[in-house]
Amino acid sequence: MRAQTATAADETGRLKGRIRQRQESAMLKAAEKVFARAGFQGATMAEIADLAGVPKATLHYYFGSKEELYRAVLDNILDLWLAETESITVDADPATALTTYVQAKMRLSARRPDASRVFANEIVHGATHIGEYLRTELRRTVEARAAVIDQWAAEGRILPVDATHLFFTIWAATQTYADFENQVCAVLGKPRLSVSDHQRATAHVLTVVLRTCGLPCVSGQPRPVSPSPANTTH
Amino acid sequence: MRAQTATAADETGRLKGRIRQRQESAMLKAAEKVFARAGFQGATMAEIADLAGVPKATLHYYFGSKEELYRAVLDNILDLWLAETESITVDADPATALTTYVQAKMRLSARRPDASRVFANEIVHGATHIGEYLRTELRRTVEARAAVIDQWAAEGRILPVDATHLFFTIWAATQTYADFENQVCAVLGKPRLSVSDHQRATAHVLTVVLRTCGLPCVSGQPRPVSPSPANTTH
DNA sequence: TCTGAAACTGACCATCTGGTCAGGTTTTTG
DNA sequence: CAAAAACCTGACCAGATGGTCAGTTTCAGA
Repeated sequence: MRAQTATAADETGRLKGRIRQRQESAMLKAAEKVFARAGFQGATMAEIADLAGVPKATLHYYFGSKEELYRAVLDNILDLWLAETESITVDADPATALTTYVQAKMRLSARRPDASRVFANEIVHGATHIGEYLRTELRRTVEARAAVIDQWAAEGRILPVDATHLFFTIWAATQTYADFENQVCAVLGKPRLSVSDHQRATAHVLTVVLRTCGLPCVSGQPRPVSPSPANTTH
Repeated sequence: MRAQTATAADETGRLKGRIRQRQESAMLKAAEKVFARAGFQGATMAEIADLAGVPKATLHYYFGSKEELYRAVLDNILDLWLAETESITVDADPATALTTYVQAKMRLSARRPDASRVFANEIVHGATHIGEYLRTELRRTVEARAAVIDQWAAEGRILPVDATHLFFTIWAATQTYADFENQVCAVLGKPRLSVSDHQRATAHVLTVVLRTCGLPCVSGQPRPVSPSPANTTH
C-alpha cells in the first residue's frame, strides 16, 4: 500500500524513468496542495494539472484516476506520520524523548502543513482510504509507545498519565498549528505564522506535555516554575 | 450574519411560520450531517434533500443556494462556539473554572460531533466563510479570557502559561474527539466511542490542562458526559 | 542513425450537480 | 368562504468535471 518514491520502483520492480520520477513528484506536490485546500471532492483534476503545469490528460496518464492520485498523495504522507516515534524508548530519558517527539511533530506542522491538512481532511471525512492503516500500523505503533510511557510511570520517572490519550493530545496540540492555522492566525491577529510564532507554539506545547508528565523543561533555560519570557508578552 | 433560529425572525422581523420553522430545522440538521461527512464541495443538495426527506426543489425553496444553506449551518454552529467561556473570570477559582470549560467543550464534542466537523472542515479549507468571525468575535473573546488567565498567573494562583496558546491546546485536545473520532476509535480498537470512553478522555484532558497550570484535580471524579442522544438532537 | 517504447496532449464525451420555473396545493387571513 | 400568501415539486437546463483516446513527439538503447 505504501508509495515507493524512495526507491522509485514500480510494481514490476524496475526503476522508473527519470522523467517519470520528476514529473510524478511535481504532480504529487501540486495535488497535495490542492487536496489540502479543497478536500478530495472539492479538488479538481484540472486545477491540479494547472498547478503542476501540465495538461489534464497528462495527469491522467500518470495517475489513472483522481482516486489513484489521492491515494498516492496519502501514501506519501503516511510515511511521514509513523516516523518520529523512535525517540520514545524505555531506556531514553522521558523529558528528552518527549521533547524530541513534540519538536518533530511541530516541525512537521510547520514544514508540511498541507500534508497535515490532507490527512486531517481524510479522517474528518470518515478515513475511508486509510482506515486500514489506522487500525493496524498506527494502532500497533501507539500501543508499543504507550507501553513505554506506562513503564516510565510504573518506574516513577513520570507522573501517571493515560498514555494513549496523551498521544491524542500531542497530535491534536501540534497538528492544530497546521490544520487550524487559519484560526490561530485570526486569533493572533497575524496574516500567517512567523518562525517565532512557531517557536513560541513549540515552547508552549512542550510546557503542556512536560508538566503533564511532571517533568521539567529540558532544552533551553531550566525554568520549571519561574516566569518565562515566552509567556509574558501579549 | 448570525442565524436567528432562536427567535425565528426573518429579515423583516416577522415571525416565521410554524411550518417553515420545523422544515428549516430538519433541513439544517440533515445539511449539518452531510456537510460534516463530505465537506462543502463534496456535499450535494440532492443528498441533503434526501436525508431531510424532501425534494431537492424544496430545499432550494427554503435556502436559495447551497452557499446560503452552508452559511445557515455555519451560523447555527458558531453560536455554540462562543458560549461556554463565561466560567473563566478573574474572581473564579482557576481549577473550577478551567474544569467547567473543558467539560463543556468535551460535552460539545460528544453531543455535536458533526457541528465540530463542519467547523473543522471550514477552517482547514481556508475559513473563507467565517474568517471575519474568527478575526473579530472569536479574537476578542480569546483576548479577554487570556487576560484573565494572565491575571491568575500574575497573582500566583496558577503557573505561568501562554494563555492564548493554552486555548489553542484546549480546543485541539477536546475537538479531536469529534473531528478525529475515526482515528481515536481506530487506535483504541473500537467501532465508536462509548460514554465511558468519553469520560476517560475528559479526565485525561482535564489532567493535562490542570497539571499545565499547576493545579490539582478538583472534585476527584470529573463530571461525566451525560448520556448523549448521539448526533440526533438539535 | 534507426526503432520501439515511453511520454505527451488536444479534442471529445457521459455524467453529475446546482439551480430554475411554471404550475399545483395547502394554509392563513380579511 | 374567498382571496392572498405561503408552501411545494416534477421536469428541465447549463455548466463543470472526471475520464478517454487516437494521434504526435521525445527519448533511450542498439
